[in-house]
Amino acid sequence: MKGKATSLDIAHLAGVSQPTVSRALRGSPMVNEETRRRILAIAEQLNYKVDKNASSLRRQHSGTLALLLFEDPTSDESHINPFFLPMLGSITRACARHGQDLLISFQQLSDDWHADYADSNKADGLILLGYGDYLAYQGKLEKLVEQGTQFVRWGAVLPGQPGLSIGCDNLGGGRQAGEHLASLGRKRVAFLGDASSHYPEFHDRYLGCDQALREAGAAMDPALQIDAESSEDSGYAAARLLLDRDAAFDAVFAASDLIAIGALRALAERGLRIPEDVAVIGFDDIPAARIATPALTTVFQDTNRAGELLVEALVGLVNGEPTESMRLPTSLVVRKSSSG
Amino acid sequence: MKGKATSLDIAHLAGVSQPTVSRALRGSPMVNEETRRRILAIAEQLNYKVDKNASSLRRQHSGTLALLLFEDPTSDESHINPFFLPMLGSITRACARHGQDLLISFQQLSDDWHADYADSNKADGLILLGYGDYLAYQGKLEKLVEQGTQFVRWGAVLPGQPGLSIGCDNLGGGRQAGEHLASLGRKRVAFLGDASSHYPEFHDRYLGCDQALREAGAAMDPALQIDAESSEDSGYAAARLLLDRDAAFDAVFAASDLIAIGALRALAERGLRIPEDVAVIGFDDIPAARIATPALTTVFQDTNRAGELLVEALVGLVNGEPTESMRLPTSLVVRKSSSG
DNA sequence: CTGAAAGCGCTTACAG
DNA sequence: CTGAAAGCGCTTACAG
Repeated sequence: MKGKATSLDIAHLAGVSQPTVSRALRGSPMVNEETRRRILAIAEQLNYKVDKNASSLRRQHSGTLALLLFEDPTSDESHINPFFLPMLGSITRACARHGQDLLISFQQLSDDWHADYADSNKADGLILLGYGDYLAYQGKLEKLVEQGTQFVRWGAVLPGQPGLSIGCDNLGGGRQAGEHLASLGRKRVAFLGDASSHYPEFHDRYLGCDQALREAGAAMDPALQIDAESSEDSGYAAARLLLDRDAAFDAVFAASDLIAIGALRALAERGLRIPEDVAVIGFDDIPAARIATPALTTVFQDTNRAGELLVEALVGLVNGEPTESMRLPTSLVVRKSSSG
Repeated sequence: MKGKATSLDIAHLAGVSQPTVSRALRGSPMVNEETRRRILAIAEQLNYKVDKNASSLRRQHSGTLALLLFEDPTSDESHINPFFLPMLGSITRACARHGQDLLISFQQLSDDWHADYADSNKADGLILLGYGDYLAYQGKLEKLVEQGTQFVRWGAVLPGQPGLSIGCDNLGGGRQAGEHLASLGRKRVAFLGDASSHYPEFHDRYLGCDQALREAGAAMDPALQIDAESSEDSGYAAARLLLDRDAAFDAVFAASDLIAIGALRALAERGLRIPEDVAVIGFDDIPAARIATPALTTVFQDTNRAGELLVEALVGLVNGEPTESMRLPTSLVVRKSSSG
């Protein structure tokens, strides 16, 4: 036997036809039990594995999902947004549980990205992870829908959105942050992050916090909002801008933990005590939040559950089952940066 | 046109045979320039993409690599070893540059893991990442070689090893750690990590440190060595064991940053000042090392370069080019935990 | 430069 | 329960 064994090789050795081998291997009920055992034994002995290319070609179905991770082109090339890491892990595990293989690829946000994996029949569906300007992104989602590409994305769940989305309850998370700050008596809350409709997740977090503050007789002040993208450097820069404005504030709500960690550094450099002078709260609960000095209060998103749901939803979609967008609850994690 | 367009559809529209379409699309020089342009235009308009299953089946070559990430079954299910993350990123990017798709999968170390991806022609070769007992692992590597599976692994580069390995210069890295500690006048260096041949990377780090200390008139003391696997909890536990031994030491060399960060916590809990009472040095330079309190001195491994080399080596191997194992240099990163 | 033919290794009606 | 036949959509000798 030279090269890899094929089902035909096994058929010869077992004294049956090749289709019978195929049936036996995939557990078809219409194969004689003894014949099946014989075939399985030979297959094992030859270390035979069904050729997935042939199988996928014939079945028009690859048993593979593709994960497209969108990168902010401005961010450090070598680092993946740490928020996505546990999600990546849980997606990988969920795929294994569902018997799906997983292709992974990074996409530049600026790219004219495509659904190549789906178009070339290499994957049955796509999982889209990644921040970026939603308005620019939306057009591409519409194109995917138009082409009949199956996909789910992680992100803000909005009405009338193209395709399927799974995201956390950003509004609720923002409320939790706002309620917490209000309960500490903080009324002048700065927000670091783009709060426009280009970034609907950040936008909702801002709105939620504002709602909670209003219920406590305060409100977000636009003069205390500074744009920032989700990176430590951007958070550092935004906090410095805020400080230079010389407007009074007693709390910072950062749109993400990375922004918050950058802000922590800028605030400390100016000699501000955290949380005595300024309470700081982030969003995501990435591993670094716990290690930060002081440890960062934040709004937790269940990325493990999220990964599972993304895979389940996509598998459902591919199998033609009715599947819906979904919003996951968040929870507040109080640490020293707000209640030292 | 219903469903996805095929090369035959394009052939009809372009008024040529299907093989000509195939040739034009893959840039064969033996197609009339004008014909090619016409075909390409139609293909673009139809959003045609070559069916990878058909193509791979025919060519017996998938243009895909598979990354198998071995997990320590004892570690927290939801976290990937942070050391691997930048590597994962650079592997993904390197694959894109080489025109390779990347499949990713986690494997339990205890699994009877397999080269399914390669056996089923779904991938042309494997990249193996992951720690674990080397002696148990080696047998599986030999089996891969025997079956003719192409693979590269990240890990200790040892003589007479089955297959191709890329790893850092662990001995040299250990020496850098030892020299640094010796230059600070530290002579009683504890080592946290398994230093046996079951973990050749840790073993080499230990040996390197010992060599450097000996040149400075000291040496590692086996009484100051405690086994630990690469996790924060394990490092914490190991440091406590060490403290309970009541043996004097003025430095800790941890086999990895995670171990070091756990040790930092245990030492601080006992009221030891770092670095005044105990200098601490890790290995890897994961992102958390910079954030730790105090910031952790460590031995840097170039994971970005490593990822690239792994992909390059595997692609070379798959293409039948002569390819060799390789050892990457390390460098010392001095921070407050050794020189506050 | 182009086309007709064969074949990669499966899966799935269709007959028996 | 089993086999002969067709076909998934390509790529690649082989002829011309």
